[in-house]
Amino acid sequence: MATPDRSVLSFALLGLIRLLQPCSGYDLRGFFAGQPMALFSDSPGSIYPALQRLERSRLVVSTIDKSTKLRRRRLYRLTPKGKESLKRWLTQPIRASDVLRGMPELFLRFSYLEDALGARACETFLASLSAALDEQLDSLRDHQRVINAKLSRSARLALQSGVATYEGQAAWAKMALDEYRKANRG
Amino acid sequence: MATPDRSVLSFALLGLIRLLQPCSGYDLRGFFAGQPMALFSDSPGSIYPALQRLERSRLVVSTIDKSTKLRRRRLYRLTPKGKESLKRWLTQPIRASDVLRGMPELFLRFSYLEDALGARACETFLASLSAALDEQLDSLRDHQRVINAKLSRSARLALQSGVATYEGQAAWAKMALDEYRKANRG
DNA sequence: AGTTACATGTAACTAGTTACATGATTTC
DNA sequence: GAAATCATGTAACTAGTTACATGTAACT
Repeated sequence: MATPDRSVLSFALLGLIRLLQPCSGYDLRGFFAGQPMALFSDSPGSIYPALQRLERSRLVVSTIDKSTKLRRRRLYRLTPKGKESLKRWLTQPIRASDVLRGMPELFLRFSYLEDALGARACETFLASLSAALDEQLDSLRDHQRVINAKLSRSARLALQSGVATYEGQAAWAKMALDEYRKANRG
Repeated sequence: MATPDRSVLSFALLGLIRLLQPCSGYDLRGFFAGQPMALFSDSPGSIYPALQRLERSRLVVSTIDKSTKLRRRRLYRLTPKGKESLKRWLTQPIRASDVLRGMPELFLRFSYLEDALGARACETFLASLSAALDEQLDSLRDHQRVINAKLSRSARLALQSGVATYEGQAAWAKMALDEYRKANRG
């Protein structure tokens, strides 16, 4: 068997199929097209091949919908294996390197999380994210101290903006964590 | 001629070669490896092929350095065409869709900007960025108003974090713009 | 008859990843 | 002589992009 598909797009599709199933590639494209954060292209050339890969890996199954009078629709559903794969992705502990690789993937995970796995899982996620952000901030500030003097003003400001962005996200994570802690205690 | 290489990596290399020239692929790898923001992999499999592409497009030229006793080094320099291509990338006006595609590329551009094109260019850049961020924020807030009620708490919080991140970056842009305006007036 | 909306798919190309291969010199 | 450091390169694979091709039905 080929190496499993671990791209963000695949997990985004898995999470979305979970919410919309049974749904077609066209439905999924439409959903992506309506997103202002546009993490993914809504082009057919990315989504249909990705769905084929998911089906080859048995994470989804498709059936042909004949009820429509238009061109046949292929309707996708998660398999148990697909649900498990989604759950594993959603509950992965967050390391500093994940923060580095990209916050958008983490926010995507979080936005699926409560509906898929409940408020406790959100609390765990946010605690892990908060720690990872703090760790990343520490090393970024260290780096900043070391090289700041060598940088041009614009490079210094750009780095400063990176620090400020992580700080903002760390503050958000703590606020959100607080909200879940209160809710989960109650 | 093949389609020109417009990847962020290529422009990152162009900008870095400008600063370090003459420099080798190994120097560039070392630079990337030392960056805590890690926009790029420091693997040889990405950098050396990218340098070959840049040389095929005549944006850089390489010479063999024989002074070393180690394995031969290939030293890169920008060509006039390469300088122009870098300048075009640096001065591109910023649209909302660029903000959407990714802030990291924009911060990379900005960090090269003052050294390459001066403080006036930074002012122009920040004004354009600020407008693009405001535009993006408007449409994101519109979207938020429309769909907020339909979202789970975690999805709502994730969206809120996206808005807050853009707000933070917009505030940073205005602060930095102010700094340049003062400096450029003086 | 032409456009729009629904709906799926492929081909050609580009570029990135990991892993591997190579080669020279210095240091332990 | 083994390992670390300097230094470049390629092969196999994965996945994304754009552009194109196809098909059905409703509306104008």
